[in-house]
Amino acid sequence: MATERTVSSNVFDEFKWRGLVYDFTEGLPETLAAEKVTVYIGFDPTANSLQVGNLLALMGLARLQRFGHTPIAVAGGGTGMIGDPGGKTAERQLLAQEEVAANVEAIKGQLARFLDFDARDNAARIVNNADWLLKVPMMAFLRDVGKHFTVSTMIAKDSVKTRLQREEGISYTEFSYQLLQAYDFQQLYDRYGCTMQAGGSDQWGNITAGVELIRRTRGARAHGLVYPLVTDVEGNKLGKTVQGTVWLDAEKTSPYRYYQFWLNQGDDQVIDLLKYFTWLTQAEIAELEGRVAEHPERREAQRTLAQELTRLTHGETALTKAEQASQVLFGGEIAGLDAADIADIFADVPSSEVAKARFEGAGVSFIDLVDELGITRSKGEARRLLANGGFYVNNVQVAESDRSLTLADTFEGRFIVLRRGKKSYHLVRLAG
RNA sequence: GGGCAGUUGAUCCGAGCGGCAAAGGAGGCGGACUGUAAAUCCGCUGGCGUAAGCCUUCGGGGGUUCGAGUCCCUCACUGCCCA
Repeated sequence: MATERTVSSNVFDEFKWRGLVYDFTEGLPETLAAEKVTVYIGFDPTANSLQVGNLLALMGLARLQRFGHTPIAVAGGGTGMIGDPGGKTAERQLLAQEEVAANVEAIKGQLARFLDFDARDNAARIVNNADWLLKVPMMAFLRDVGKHFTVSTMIAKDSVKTRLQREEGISYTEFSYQLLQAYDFQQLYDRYGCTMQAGGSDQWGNITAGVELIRRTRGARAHGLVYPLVTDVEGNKLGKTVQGTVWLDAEKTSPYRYYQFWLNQGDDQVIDLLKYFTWLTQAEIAELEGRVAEHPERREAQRTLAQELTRLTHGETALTKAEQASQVLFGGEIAGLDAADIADIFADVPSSEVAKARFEGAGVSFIDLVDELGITRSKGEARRLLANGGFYVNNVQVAESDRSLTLADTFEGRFIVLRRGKKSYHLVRLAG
């Protein structure tokens, strides 16, 4: 866990300063200042890992916990099931339940890096809404929950309204989603005294539905807080890149890629991201803001962001390795390294095995090999790229069109590092 | 059911007198410049071939022609208008 660095005396002010407050229910600031609340966020257990898109809500929970409030992470094991009703047998449904359970388990490990599950007074907890949603009888649900909602308010919610305007419309199942989420909130209130729900701004309608349900059925006042939607310059959700989703699981997104993802954030966004996602104080961030303004080319803010988040998500060792790899992959000079370094640094780069014998004597034609390994789509493309100076062997640009690769190009007879363009690497492993 | 418009390079838009490997743009990929950025500039963007050249592409099928993306017939799908 990171060290105690928070300075604001009041969580709400802290959230406000960090730009995390998009909307909130009336009286929330006062409640947060006056008492310790139990707060929850929901997440989808459809994968065995969280992703960058979950990080904002997660850090929000972590901040609340640090201020003494009690966090609950709710896996949508039940709501997830109705999200995809198409063509599944009962048997597979059961399997899906096991999968969800496995996913929840995997995710819990990740949550532990952010939330404290062992705190004395306000330990975090993770629950699965399938625990109650799968058991609730239809009649009881309609009577006890459905009764408190009018269809006119339900169709007035943004999420529903936009769908109704489209041609495809909305299924009854999905239309019911807000009731289920409201019911979740009520259940968490009953079971854990949970009186606050946080989430992305798109959750606002669902959250207030829960607040309303608790007020009507329990006569209690519950609260909601929603964060702004974080997007990149192109308006895409943060963490959805061309190469795919950025995951928190090292197996799905290597620490190196994770580090690079944050390092590559733009100047105009990096300060906001530091506020959203790190534990850095106001003073520290202000300092970095000044540095970005004066020397943007140094990218100190980006580097700090990448370091903080890689450390938080993957730990100190992984961070060190990611930084090392970054230096080599972008610094250029790799001639001095030994095979062990190469193996380590290029661990997450695509690689292929090629028989060592082929490199003996005159060696193998560069064009042929590159085509064979699928680095280019055709030999013609390979030739064009080479002519344009787009190929590198061990980070040295290939100049001759008839270049061949021999044992002299290898690291200890074990590896050759091919590179296409600026940063697309391919490791050749010699075998046999 | 009737009428009109359309379907183009295995991403998207989009030109295309019967001689076309097929204009242009976006995107993508390289290079230069840079801060692993943005902007800008240059090159590439069907396959095989060092090359001459050969092969394969314009919704499907059939036809006319020395030769068809381009003309004719037919089928399919899409969009708009009339019932």
